[in-house]
Amino acid sequence: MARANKAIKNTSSVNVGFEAHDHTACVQTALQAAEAHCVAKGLRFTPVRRRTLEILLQEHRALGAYDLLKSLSASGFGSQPPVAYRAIDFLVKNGFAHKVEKLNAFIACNHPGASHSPAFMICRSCDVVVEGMSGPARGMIGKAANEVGFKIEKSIIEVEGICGSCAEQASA
Amino acid sequence: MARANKAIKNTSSVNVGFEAHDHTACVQTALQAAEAHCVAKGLRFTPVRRRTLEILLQEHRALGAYDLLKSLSASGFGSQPPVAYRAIDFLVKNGFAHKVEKLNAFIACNHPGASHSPAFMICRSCDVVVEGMSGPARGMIGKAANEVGFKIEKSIIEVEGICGSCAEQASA
DNA sequence: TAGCCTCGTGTGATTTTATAACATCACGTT
DNA sequence: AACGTGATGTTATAAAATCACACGAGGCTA
Repeated sequence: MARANKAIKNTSSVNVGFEAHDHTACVQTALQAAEAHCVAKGLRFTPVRRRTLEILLQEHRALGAYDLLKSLSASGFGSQPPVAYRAIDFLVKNGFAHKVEKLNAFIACNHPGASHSPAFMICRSCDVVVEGMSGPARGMIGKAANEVGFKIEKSIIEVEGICGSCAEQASA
Repeated sequence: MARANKAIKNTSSVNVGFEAHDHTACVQTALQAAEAHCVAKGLRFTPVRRRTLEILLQEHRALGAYDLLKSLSASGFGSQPPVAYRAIDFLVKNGFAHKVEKLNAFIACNHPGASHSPAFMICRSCDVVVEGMSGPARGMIGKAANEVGFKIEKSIIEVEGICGSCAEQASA
């Protein structure tokens, strides 16, 4: 459980991210935005998929596939891994969520619509994950890639460290 | 097998990296360097650990833990997962190898001794992984981290795309 | 409306990746 | 020789991900 639980340690829905923030509104907004996007693109925003995104948005932190599965099955959907993985695949493929490789976990996208190149900050103390943006031109690595003729299609940028709150607590 | 095999697809030891290169020498050099480093730091460069690094260096590509385990057990060491994972942990902790998160695989370090912040380019066609360097001050994300008071301790930078050789072949 | 196709869902089974827990052994110290 | 520490080996189990197959809901076409 160790690793998975790290991902779900935070059970409060408040004070998520590195600062407190009102939540209910943004969940609805994000869901509606996703719905609109799907309609526009002819994608099927089915109940499982919708609910999966909703869970991720509500939790506002990285959830393992099996954590999601548990919630989904509690919501009346199937209880086998593919149920979760398929919904996740859909969300990730369409930019509504991202995989945090370092945690083997998934998180709702914070910048829906924006051209995507997420960058995550992962606090090793409280496991909060914050998505920042990253331009398409990754500095050093972009240059290095150019030199060897490597064409970057997708980038994974995740930094691990300690967030402001945890640092404060530690020094207090 | 699929994912694991991707990591070991390339069975030739030649033409590794994005360009051909003489190999036997660098394996020996790297092993000696590691040995020296361990002596200096009072670390125990035991047979399993040495052999594990040797395998990674020889293969010169990302290997899954179970691929390593197979080689290790073929070399007369234990055949259970912890054997591989412990050796890997040691190598990673001491900078002799890195984990490629995207592949759940491990690769010998290309810049031993250098202050570490690896960045990988992963070819999705031939699965070759090349380690580049990355300064400690990650451009955009570094700035974003500063703004929210996040202290970066470790960074994971992996870009996926298509390498020069594969691009050529595709257009040929 | 029936037949067909495609895509999504549900389930059982399995594979792949990673840890836990515990016994033993090698080495250095006292 | 007694002890502590850390490395190794083994059994067992957990966690993450995929395969394979059956069924069903919706569109399309005839």
